[in-house]
Amino acid sequence: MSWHRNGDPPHKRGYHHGNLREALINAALALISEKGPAGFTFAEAARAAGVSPAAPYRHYRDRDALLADVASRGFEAFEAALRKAWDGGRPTPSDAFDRLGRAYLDFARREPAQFSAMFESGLSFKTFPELAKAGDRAFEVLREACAGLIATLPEGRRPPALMMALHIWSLSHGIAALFARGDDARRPIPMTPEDLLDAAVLIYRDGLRGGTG
Amino acid sequence: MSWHRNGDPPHKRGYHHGNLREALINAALALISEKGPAGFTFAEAARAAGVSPAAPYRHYRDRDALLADVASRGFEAFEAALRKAWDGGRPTPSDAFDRLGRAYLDFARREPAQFSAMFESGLSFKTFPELAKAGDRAFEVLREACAGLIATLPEGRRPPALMMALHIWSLSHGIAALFARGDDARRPIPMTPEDLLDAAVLIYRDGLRGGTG
DNA sequence: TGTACATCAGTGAACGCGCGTTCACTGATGTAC
DNA sequence: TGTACATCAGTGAACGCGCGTTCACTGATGTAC
Repeated sequence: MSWHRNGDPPHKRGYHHGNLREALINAALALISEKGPAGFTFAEAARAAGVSPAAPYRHYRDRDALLADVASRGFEAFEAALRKAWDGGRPTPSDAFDRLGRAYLDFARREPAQFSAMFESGLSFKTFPELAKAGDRAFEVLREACAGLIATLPEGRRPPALMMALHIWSLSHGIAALFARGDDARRPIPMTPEDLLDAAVLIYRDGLRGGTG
Repeated sequence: MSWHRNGDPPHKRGYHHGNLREALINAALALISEKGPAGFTFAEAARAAGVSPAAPYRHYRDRDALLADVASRGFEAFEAALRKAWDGGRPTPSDAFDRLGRAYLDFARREPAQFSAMFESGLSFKTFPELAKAGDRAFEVLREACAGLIATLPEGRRPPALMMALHIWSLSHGIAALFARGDDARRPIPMTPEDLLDAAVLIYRDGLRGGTG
């Protein structure tokens, strides 16, 4: 299988692939979709990209390096999706915040391969520090959104944005991981993940506003 | 390495192992701890248990069946830990509920191997329905606890126990998966996971009590 | 514009290795009588 | 209590397979002059 997009000119693929890095990433994503982050090998990715088993070594040190690149790019796409959903807090921080939560779940459902590469591949943040950084940049969007929402609260009732962001992230991530992922490990519940998250955020925000704390 | 506990009589291990099933499970747990759920093989587990590579086939159909058994037993231990923490809601549902949340995080930290076998092994609930059932039984504890807590709320302000249980589960699970797991995939945060969870549950419960909904 | 050369990005054959799995077997244990 | 037998739970050798990795190589591309 070749990963040149259909609309592209034939590229008359000769000795050089021309786009092997991207082809390997796409192959890895397809294989992860089928069998999970553990279920793909370097050799298999090479085969899927239509090159010899030695070719990937020109681009990646080993399988984990490829997986880490997949995860990094996943975080970048995730960040972009969250940023688009938040949209600077327009028209109101409250509306934008709701969109943000749904974008989280949407990503987990639509890109289960990237999602599990990002969160369940077991890659060490020590070995791949750029992975941690990419994750932090995605989290930063959530933090900004929380700060924007907090600014609408009365003074004296404003929680630390970091804490709130961690709460919302954990909640969204828990729902995504348990109920919204697009594979066989999803647990069935009698409501949509979106409704579940919306209800939780509503209650949480009520707690911030009117709490006894 | 033999998995007979130290205090046990030597067992004069001869031709028959006598306890191979448990030995394989312990070997699998140790290997998962080292390298994640993907990082162990049937052969390796046999070696760790000190038997020939053919021996495990007397007890498990294949590697996934062993992994599923590890996860099932993990859910049972998890259920027991949660039930002990809840303790029928004594002395008050509120106190018991706090203990319950901490027990969730505690389990993720103290038993990272079981935790990832349970939630991140990618086993299909279709292929291993008993796994889904074991998970449901653990969840049931959480649901009972929520029902107990909800009974203390004024009438007219009582949310569905199922919804609340799913909210608390998602929140706990998100915090456990992102911040409390005992391995290199943990993200550092400037507070303990326990404090983070306590604060979130406090705000959530305030939202239930005093909400505008 | 042409030519020489350096560099890049692939080939393909080869290797050792460990895994999964099967097989006929055998030692140990339990049970009927 | 002994004996015969069935069954259980292991052995160990063997196999084919695919993976990871290395190697000398070579076709394609870019660039200096």
